[in-house]
Amino acid sequence: MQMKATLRDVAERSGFSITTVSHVLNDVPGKRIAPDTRETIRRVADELAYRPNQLAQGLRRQRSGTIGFLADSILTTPHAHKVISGAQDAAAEAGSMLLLVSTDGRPELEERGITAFLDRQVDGIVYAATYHRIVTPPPSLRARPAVLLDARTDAAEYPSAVPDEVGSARTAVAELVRAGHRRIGYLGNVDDIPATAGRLAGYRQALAEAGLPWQPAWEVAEASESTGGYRAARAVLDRPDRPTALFCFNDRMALGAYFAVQDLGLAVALDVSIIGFDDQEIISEGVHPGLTTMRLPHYEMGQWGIRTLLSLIDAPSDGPYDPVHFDCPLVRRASVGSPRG
Amino acid sequence: MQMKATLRDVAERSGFSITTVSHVLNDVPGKRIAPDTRETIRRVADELAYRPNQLAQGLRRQRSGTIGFLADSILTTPHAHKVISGAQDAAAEAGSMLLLVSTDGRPELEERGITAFLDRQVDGIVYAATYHRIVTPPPSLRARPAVLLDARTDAAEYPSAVPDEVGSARTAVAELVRAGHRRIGYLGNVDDIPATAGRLAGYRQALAEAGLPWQPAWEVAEASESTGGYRAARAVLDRPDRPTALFCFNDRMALGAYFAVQDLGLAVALDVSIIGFDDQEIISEGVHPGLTTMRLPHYEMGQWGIRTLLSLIDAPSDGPYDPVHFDCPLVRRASVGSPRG
DNA sequence: CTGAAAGCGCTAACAA
DNA sequence: TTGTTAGCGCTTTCAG
Repeated sequence: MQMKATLRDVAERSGFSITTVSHVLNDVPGKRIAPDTRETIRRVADELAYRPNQLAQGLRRQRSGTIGFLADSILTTPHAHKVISGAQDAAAEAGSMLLLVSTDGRPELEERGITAFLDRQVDGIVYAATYHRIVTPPPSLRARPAVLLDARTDAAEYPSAVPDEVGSARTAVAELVRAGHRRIGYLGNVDDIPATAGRLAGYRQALAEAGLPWQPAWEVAEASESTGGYRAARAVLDRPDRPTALFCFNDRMALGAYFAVQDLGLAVALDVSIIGFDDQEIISEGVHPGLTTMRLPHYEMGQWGIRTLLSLIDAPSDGPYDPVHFDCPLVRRASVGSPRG
Repeated sequence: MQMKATLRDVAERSGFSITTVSHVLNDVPGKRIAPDTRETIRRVADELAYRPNQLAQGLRRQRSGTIGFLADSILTTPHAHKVISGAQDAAAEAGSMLLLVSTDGRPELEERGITAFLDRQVDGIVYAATYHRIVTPPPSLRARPAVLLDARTDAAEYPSAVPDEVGSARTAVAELVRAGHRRIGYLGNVDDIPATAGRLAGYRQALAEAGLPWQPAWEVAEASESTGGYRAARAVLDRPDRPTALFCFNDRMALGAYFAVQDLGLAVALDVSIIGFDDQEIISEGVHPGLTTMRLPHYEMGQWGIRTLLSLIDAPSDGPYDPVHFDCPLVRRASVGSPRG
């Protein structure tokens, strides 16, 4: 296995200087180089399968072609990888790659990760949360252009993208209204995060817009996972005046609601329509009948993040930056039907 | 924001030469340097918050401190991130970082990803599948030390780690036997992957070892997701001589089985015990009652991969390499009970 | 005990 | 139209 060819190899083999070879291979503008020369050099480079050493290139150009991606957890939540996927695709378009660090709830890794990024001369840093959060990134983040995904700071210090919680919740409830439901409950959560207030507000707004009654008893808050959803659903559905449809804070709660509906001898869609939030496919596609839900625009946010970052790298700017809000598209499956009777 | 300090800055500020500073900061062995000098240099480096530029270091040392991680899909399956997590932690221990590429079922990204890795002078490459597969990595992978995770080649060309499918399936079934079950069904799959034959074989072996009857009607194969699991479970449970326990190819099929059990008016654990495979927490913890299942040792495999890779980098070797088999630990939750009566 | 000098592979002024 | 030279920030002989 022979050594990788260097610029010098190409130069020697083609009979031109390293400089000329570099000019040709980089298509440096404003250089008048004989077409023959160009062609020879290109051919030789090809023959040798020459590829520039990006370490050397980066050292010289002060641009590593590398972006640090700091995720607070790819471990716990299962849809964060779509952010990465979107980011990676956008990075690839620009010839860049992602250095990944996942802190997985270990805050001490945050500083260390950023340091490791800076040591490797990343061109910029993406700071990604797994769900919409208000964050305070370590000061070291300021050493490079950075963007926030699914997160924002109180100061509008970095460009940031977050889902439109309120609007998306309204869309969800409106879908239920459209199906004919007039008694719609909300299985909410108790976490101290923007989505909590946002989705609740969206629910109430949508009811008001539709001229539907708001029933305190139909609006419960529980832990935002399956068992919480189960309890919440039981609390609401055990009542004689139970709603015919439930909007759930997330898909995991919706999963719990499915079990509650079944335990009551009822059927999802037929007796109780359900809409979730997140579109975690394992649940939304795995559940029976399939779960109608709001898809978090993670892929798109990942793309946006890298593109924004790259333009920031090319044209530094100081902000402030208003958070960009992304719509969550409705994904229709089979958990919404018309109310009976 | 002042510029990052370089070795030269430390040298000038401390009054010693770049060489000496380098020697001190790298603790180069066999160098007799005055303790005072050492201390001064260390102090100055500290004051300036000096950190070596890894691009420069890498260029010189021919070691980038970077490892390419090529995943065939972090998108579709939801537990692959644990491999990454394990890999990242092991890499961090050694001062290395992961460059990530996820091909997400787009094979053309594979070559491109590896090329991008090589351009960046990665020290080695991890080629990770999302489930146990026989793969044929592109030849370009040979350009660097590489290991395979959750994958192996026919030629034993790279070190590789895969789950012990047969043994783990036996463990699962043995658990059911221990709970008193004598009629145990298997909801299998139809994919052309090693796990298919492996888990099936484990199931049969475990029955044989326990002296239990093998019933063709209790062994069905379906698509390996929730709806397949539903159909498979119905096929088995609709029979008068239905089994009292089901071992499922994976958690998603187990999820479908839950719905089937409920649709038949039965209860999981009480009437039908269920064991899954994979331990996808969204399902295994989200389901009601919690799903007992076999945990794929992804984190451990990730760690193993990096450690193996690093030692391969330090001490190249040619193989052949037998695949290393990892046990899947049993995770007990609440879906296994004793049979009635 | 310390430092000068060469060079990793590349780009960019500047000459010719 | 092409080449010389310097240097990105670092490590590593080799001298002193």
